Amino acid sequence: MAGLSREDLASRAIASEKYVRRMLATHGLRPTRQRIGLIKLLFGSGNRHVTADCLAAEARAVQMPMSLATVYNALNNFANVGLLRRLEIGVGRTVFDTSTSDHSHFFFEDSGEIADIAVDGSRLAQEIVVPEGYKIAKVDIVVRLRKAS
Amino acid sequence: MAGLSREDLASRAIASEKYVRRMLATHGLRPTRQRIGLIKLLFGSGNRHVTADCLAAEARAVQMPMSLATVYNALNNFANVGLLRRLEIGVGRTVFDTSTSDHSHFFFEDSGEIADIAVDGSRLAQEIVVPEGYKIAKVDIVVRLRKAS
DNA sequence: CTGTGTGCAAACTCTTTGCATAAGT
DNA sequence: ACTTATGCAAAGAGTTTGCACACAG
Repeated sequence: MAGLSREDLASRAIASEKYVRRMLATHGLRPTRQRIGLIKLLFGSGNRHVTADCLAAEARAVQMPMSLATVYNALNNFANVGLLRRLEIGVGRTVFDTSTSDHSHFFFEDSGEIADIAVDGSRLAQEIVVPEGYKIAKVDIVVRLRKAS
Repeated sequence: MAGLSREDLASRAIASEKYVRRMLATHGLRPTRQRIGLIKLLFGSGNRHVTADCLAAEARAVQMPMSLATVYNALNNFANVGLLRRLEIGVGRTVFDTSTSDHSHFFFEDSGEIADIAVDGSRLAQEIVVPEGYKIAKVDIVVRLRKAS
């Protein structure tokens, strides 16, 4: 892959518009003002788990208001090209993870928060007998946590 | 637990209204006509994965039409008392599993179908370091399958 | 009787879409 | 210029809720 990877950017503390633009170009996405702003928010501070709604609120907070539909479009675009990972946590709304590496998640039932776990699904995948004609696309593991009584 | 368990009923090929009524009573639910009908549909034929929508369609098919809202209420009630397991698969709609035992799921991305896998999450759970003050409520593992190319 | 469940429709939340306008190359 | 993205509002899907009526204990 030519250009800068997502990890490179994240580790660089980002912010430089130049890198963001190249990151988008690398994935075949036009560097629009909105996308650039969102990428900065998403990758500017370590791994994150965001919804369209909360990301739009953040954008508003930094004086970069944009349509909620645009945020949805952008997040879907980013996920489709591999910049983000769509999480299937089963809360009502779609959550996007800025870390695309193979890892699992804690889901805190009391607060609704999500956190990464190092445990990956690939090891587990090896012991599974896959049905004829299919291959494993992804293994999602969610550890749901409840307050200890 | 006094009375008949869900497994007992399922293995008995069910249908007897007497058992269904006791099953509901055991879990503190009134045996209304609608609930009885739904239980028969749900547990009358092996393990199943249903949505409110498809279950309502089945009820209609057997001349037991009822409001979709009632089906939603019933499914939620059943899940809350432990008769069903709510699956967090992340497709747009909520899926209920008639098997409440610890097991995982295949999700066929082409057809949207769901199938059980014997692999359980409890073993995996043992190697996870749980955050202070929390305990594991459930471990959901979904193996997403794609047509092999 | 008393309380709970049902049915219906309306409300609600999250997400996508259509179309005119704006912006990127 | 030509193409693709944005913004807005409307449409959509899935689910829940409020209230009058029906039914179970």
